Amino acid sequence: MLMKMTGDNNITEVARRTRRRRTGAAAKKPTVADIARAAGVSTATVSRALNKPDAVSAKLRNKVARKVRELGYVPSGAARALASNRSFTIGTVIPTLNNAIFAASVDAFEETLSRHGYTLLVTVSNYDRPHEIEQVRRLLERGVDGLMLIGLDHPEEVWQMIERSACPAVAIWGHNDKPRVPCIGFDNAAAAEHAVDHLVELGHRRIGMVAGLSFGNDRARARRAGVERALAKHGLPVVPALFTEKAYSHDYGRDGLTELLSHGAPPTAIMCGNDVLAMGVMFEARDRGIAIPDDLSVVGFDNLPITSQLRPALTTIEVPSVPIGMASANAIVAYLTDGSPIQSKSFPAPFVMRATTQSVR
Amino acid sequence: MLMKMTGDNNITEVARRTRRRRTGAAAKKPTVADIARAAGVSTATVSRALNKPDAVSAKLRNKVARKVRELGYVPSGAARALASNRSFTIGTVIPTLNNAIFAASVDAFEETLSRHGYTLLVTVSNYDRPHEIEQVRRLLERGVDGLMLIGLDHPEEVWQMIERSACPAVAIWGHNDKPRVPCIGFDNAAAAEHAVDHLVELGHRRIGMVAGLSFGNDRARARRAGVERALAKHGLPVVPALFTEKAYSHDYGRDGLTELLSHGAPPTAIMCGNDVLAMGVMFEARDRGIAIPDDLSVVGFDNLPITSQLRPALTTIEVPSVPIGMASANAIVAYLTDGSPIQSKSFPAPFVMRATTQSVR
DNA sequence: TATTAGTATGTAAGCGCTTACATCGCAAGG
DNA sequence: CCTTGCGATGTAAGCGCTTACATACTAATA
Repeated sequence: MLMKMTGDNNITEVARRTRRRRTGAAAKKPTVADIARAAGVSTATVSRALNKPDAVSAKLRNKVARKVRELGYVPSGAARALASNRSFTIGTVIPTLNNAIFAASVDAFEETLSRHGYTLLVTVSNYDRPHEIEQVRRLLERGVDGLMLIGLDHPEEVWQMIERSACPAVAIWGHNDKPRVPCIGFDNAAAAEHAVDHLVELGHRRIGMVAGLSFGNDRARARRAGVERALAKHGLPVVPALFTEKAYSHDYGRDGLTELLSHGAPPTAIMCGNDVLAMGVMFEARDRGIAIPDDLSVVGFDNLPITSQLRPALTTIEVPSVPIGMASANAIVAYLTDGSPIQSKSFPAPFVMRATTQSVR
Repeated sequence: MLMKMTGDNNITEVARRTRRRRTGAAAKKPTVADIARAAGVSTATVSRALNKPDAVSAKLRNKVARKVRELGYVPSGAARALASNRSFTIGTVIPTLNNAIFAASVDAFEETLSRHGYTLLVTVSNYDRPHEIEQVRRLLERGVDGLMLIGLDHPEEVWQMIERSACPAVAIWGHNDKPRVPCIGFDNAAAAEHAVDHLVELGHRRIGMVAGLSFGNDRARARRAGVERALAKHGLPVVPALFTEKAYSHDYGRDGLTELLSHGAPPTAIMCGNDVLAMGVMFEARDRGIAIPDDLSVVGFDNLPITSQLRPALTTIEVPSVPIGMASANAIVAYLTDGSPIQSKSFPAPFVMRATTQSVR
């Protein structure tokens, strides 16, 4: 028996050494086994001392803690994830980081997650659907404990992968009665509708829109739909030539204004799909000598910090990006912690009246 | 022998079932073993078919691929990482996502990484040093294959952890002769110095600065140092009252101008630590009726997209954020792929002359 | 004092992969 | 026809953890 053990140990040792050479690591990093040996306890005790301290006597707990420090032990996340089936990692795929509003949400999301010991895995889709599918697949492969998606508009494959993997997910930013996953956001359409109500109240009758690109973007679509709904509600015509969709940049906003202006009966007010487009409209108007709000009323969407500094200050809609980010993180953590189901939730998106809107002359 | 095997199998089966109940998974997800069984090959062949396709005959490769599809097999990243000691994951800790310039770099970094099959793990430090240490520790625990840090100013613990873990790292954004890790960025000081040269050429003698917060921020410090160096070079005094440091917001920029203006001999030109502060200065000047550039010249730093749309358009310094992001990603991937060492690199940061600077009256 | 609960440890079986090494064929060379 | 060699597969040993279960104690109860 003793001999057998010795033999086994030798074999093990040889294997270890081989492995070591293979991976090329010079000084092997310590493992639970090393800590256990050094502290004179079992690996189970080490694991418990680290993960559920009160299941271990104070004496051993301290001894383990000391050895951990002495040897500079760093647990292996991969091994832990494999053994426990939990990675303490949440994944997200966003269209781009390069957008202040998403960034604010993701920032808040990450911070909340981090406070609960989770790490955020960020991937970017660049508004490319196949790429998005790929990114979700990778996140799932990586064994994320949860997933956060922006908006409700995602390829069917994405939903299927999420369902098959039984990975808790939350979609932010949107608002929908029957989302494929719980949805924490706000009612884009209602917010846009409300802004148009305001314009109509001011006497505007020819209202145009420079919307964001709606393909694969339910927020942009909802905002546009809200505008059209409001117009219909007030018995105003939806003139196709007064609606245009543009990508996200000041210059495209400028183009948008140029386009609407080319119509025989140009609008007296323009609702924009986001603040960047709205600013573009303002810049173009300024360069053309069109006075805002005297000649043209403009409303943005997002309430970027800079909009309050412009002159005239932009009337816009506040997007609750930080609350959304925090709420989503909390919802996922709660689900992971005690199984409380993730509830859809809608935050208010207040209308921020400033100086770019005025009664029609 | 046969009986023994049967016995073993039973034990295994019982264990499996127990485990299954423990993890609570309803329908077990398929593993390599399932694919191997279904395809009538060994697990090794499955692994090879998936990871190094040309080591396997076309026939088996296809059979495996088919079964993978049929069973909806998704490899486990954790198991793969544990067994291969590679996670195909790169970590980064940035001060905040909520900053267009970082976002642009991270975006480019992620995209490049993704193209090479790596996933980006983003964490945020919120400019908090202990928190940064914690985040680096977590990334290392997660077994990232590489690390990207912003700037050169990091707690000693961070450097030590990186060194101990032997994890390849790159610091971006800065520029230094003897960095602790390779550094891909640009020379902030030289860029700022160059801008001041320009101001001096225009005849400015009283030049102030609204700098970014320099604590724990080598970029802000370098920019300030560059300004002071330029002043000294031209034999101009560095008047402490004409230098102020402010956090990152338009309002702080406004405060900065207010502060410099309260000096008996206010500056005729102000160099700003970044564009947001510069815009704040411009907004405050506008509200005070100070004409830019007639009464005051202003220079920003970063070249945010909006700066070209302002009137007057902001003179600023272009930061090569996208090249930096791409180069860092490529450097790390190259190191991981064929061991080519990561080289420090400095990109040019061109001076963008626009309309906020003018000869002193 | 014998018995019963706990409570604190230890033992060892996996988690799902990768990969060193052993085998097995088969084609080419002697 | 028998080696030799090499590419294609299989075998099985880990990777570093977690955790169900067994065991050893201790203290309280009968």
